[in-house]
Amino acid sequence: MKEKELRRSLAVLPMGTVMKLTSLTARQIRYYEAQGLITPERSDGNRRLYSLNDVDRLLEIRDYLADGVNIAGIKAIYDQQSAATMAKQSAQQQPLTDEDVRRILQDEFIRQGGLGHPNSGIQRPF
Amino acid sequence: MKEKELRRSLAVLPMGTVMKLTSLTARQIRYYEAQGLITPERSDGNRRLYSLNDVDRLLEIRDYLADGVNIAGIKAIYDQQSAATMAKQSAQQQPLTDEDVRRILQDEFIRQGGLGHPNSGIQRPF
DNA sequence: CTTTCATGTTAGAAAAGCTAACATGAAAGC
DNA sequence: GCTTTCATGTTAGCTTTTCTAACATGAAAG
Repeated sequence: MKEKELRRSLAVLPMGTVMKLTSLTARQIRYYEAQGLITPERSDGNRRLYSLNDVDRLLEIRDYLADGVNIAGIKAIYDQQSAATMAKQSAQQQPLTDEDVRRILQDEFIRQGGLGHPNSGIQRPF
Repeated sequence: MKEKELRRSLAVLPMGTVMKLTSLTARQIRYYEAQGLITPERSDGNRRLYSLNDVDRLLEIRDYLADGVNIAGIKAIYDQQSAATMAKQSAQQQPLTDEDVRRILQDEFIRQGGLGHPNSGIQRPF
């Protein structure tokens, strides 16, 4: 499933294509970017390049606006989502077991404690 | 799975993107088109638009050429493939059972024979 | 040595995209 | 009512990208 993700996040679509795919105007798309709702990549020549994920997000934005949500509201939603994602990532990164933690701290102590005289490998009982 | 196919055959990628995705030059890509190996769509303004399927085919072409197959050879391969596909499609369309065939022929005869001298529905033993 | 093949290179034109600025209709707030 | 704000339209001038067409070329084939 990694390849699909990769393809969906490949920034390869130019403005014109995205306009057609979303039925938004260039003005709208650039405005949403200016408001921080999307961040397309840029080509060497400074042209915007969008991914399929970007297109999906633009469609979402379109729907939110059609539902009367204003841009500040949409931004709030996305900020919240990314905060949640961050938290999840931290959580995922934290599948450090207690054992892992102990090992890491131990390493840390060994490296530190090793100042003038390699401290003979004293093992603190963490 | 229809959506995936649709996306893969959506012609949305401009030349520059395809160049990067395939590491081919514009000259090469246009030449392969001139030789009938690919047929990208065109934008209103006459710019070529490629799909992900096109990109895959270009990568195949690149590999064939690297393996010493010349363009005529590649074309032969693709012609053969599409012939095979055609045949398969016909075959798929042909899940007409003998019974179907008989019914169709019968209808045909009835419609035809049905005027001056209704041939009384004679059934030829096909 | 002459063709053929696959590709490079160049020139001139047109399309597409960029930024920046000003314009505007509808809502919101006073 | 009048004034802001929001989301979008419009325009202008400029740069990048792509297009076609033509000529150039190295390697292989004959």
